[in-house]
Amino acid sequence: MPELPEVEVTRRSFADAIAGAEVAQLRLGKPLRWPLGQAAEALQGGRIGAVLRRGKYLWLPVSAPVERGGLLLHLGMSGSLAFTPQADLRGSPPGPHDHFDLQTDRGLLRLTDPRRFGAVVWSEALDAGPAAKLLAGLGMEPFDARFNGEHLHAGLSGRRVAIKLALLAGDIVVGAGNIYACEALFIAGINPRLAAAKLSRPRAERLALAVRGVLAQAVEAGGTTLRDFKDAHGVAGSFQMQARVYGREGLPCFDCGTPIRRIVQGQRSTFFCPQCQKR
DNA sequence: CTGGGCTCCTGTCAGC
DNA sequence: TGCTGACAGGAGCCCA
Repeated sequence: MPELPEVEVTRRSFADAIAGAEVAQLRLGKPLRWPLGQAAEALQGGRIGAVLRRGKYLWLPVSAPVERGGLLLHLGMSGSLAFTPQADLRGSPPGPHDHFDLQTDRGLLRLTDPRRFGAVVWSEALDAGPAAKLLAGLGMEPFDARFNGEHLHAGLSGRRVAIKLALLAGDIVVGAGNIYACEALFIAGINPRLAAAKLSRPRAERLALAVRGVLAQAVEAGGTTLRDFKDAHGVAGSFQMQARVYGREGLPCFDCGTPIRRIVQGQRSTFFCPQCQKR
């Protein structure tokens, strides 16, 4: 589910409400992708700081009386966070897909994740321990001022994979998942099957703008809600209304009327306009 | 080192 | 109505 816009929308929707909250209790459901680690004691009585995002990860710093560290969260394919002010575990018993609950004095933070591809991992710091390891291979933030055509072009050079897959890999620029990679390529008029290294410098410039632009637009729209994405207050996104190609197989291209095609790349669906994205 | 394919898990939906 | 297979927003890992 969640690509960068959904994660950022989630972050913004609860960061202020949870900042300064004191941890009271931790509850775990079924195992997630990775084990939590030694969080339980460190969290006891800890205070939550400013929530950060890196790629599709969230970082909840916790300053504990004894130790200091934080929780690195990933929503996987089907995860979402809910923060309910004033709520507690007694009043809101966990459902079958609620696999992580953080009870604080300000309310209840809950991760719901039916497929359990998501994760919550305790780390002593963002740039040390498990968090550092998980974030090590991530590319540049799309909203970083240094992210531009030059950076993208340099990252793509020497790569024979299809440009769509190079974007998805997230080691050049983070944040574009299956929906936004398709959308950005459409906006830039680039064929998703083009070999990454074959993208000219001027076209890389256009693609960089498209990636940044579409992600910003999606954040603005509250993210994409295909099925179940909600921000931490239960508000759905609306970017799906603005999608130009994703999920539109067989429907006419908004620009030229040609039916949108669906192909499979790396076991994932790619949607594109065979006319507007010829090369 | 790169690239391709598989895998984790559960839910939903189309087709028979 | 019930079963089966395809597919779903991610990304680490293994192998050639």
